[in-house]
Amino acid sequence: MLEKDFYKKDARELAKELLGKVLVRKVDGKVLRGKIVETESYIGAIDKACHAYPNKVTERIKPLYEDGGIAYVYFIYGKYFCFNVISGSKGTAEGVLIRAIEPLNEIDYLLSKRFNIGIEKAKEKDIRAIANGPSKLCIAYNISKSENYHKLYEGEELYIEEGERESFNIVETTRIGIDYAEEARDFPWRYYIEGNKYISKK
DNA sequence: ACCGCGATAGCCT
DNA sequence: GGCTATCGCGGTA
Repeated sequence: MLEKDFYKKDARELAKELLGKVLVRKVDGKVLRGKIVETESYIGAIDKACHAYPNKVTERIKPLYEDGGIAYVYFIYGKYFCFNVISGSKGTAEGVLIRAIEPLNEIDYLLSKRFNIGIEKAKEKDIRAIANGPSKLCIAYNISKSENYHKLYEGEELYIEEGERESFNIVETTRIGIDYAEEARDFPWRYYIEGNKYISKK
C-alpha cells in the first residue's frame, strides 16, 4: 500500500506517478486489481476546469482541499460517478482524476458488473471497455459516493499499491470533456501509458 | 472508426 | 433554472 506521503505532491507529478500503479478494491468478498493507465490532474488555484476554481469552497468540493491521500468521488450527469485521488497538502485544492484502468484479475466478475455477460460471451472489445473511462471504472470497481473521503493509505477496501516493474513512455496531452474551460482547455494535463489498449481515448 | 445526441439528478446561484 | 471532469446508442462510412 502506498503511504500517505506519496500523495503529498503536485497533482501533475502525482498523475504521472500513478500510471502503472495498481488499484486494489475489496468488494463482494473479492479482491479486484487493476492497473492505472490514464489520469488527469486538476488544480483549483489556476485551472478553470477544476471544480474548485478559483479556490472557491462548497460542500461538494471540500475533499479537494484536504491532505493528499483521500478519495474524492462526485456524481455527474445524473447517473455516473468519477473517482479522484487527492494530492498536495491541506488547503490546496488539487487532485487526480483516474480515467482508465487495465483489469488484472476477476475479469468474469467485472464483465457481469458492467455488461451482465459472462466471460464466454465476451469479446476482446468488451474486456477493453470494462474500465476505459472514469465512470466505467467506478461501475466496474464499485466506487460511489460512499467512498468519498476514504483514506487510501488505511484499510483494506480501497487502496493503491506499487505495480510490476516495467518501463513505458508517458503521453501528455489535453484533457477530455472540458471544452468550456477557456485557456485551461489546452493545458496538457492528461497522461496515459503509451500504447496501452485500455485507455479511454488517444 | 467517427459523430451527434439524449438521459438524468445533485449542486450551485 | 442552468449547468455538468460521461456513457451508450444509432446513424453514416
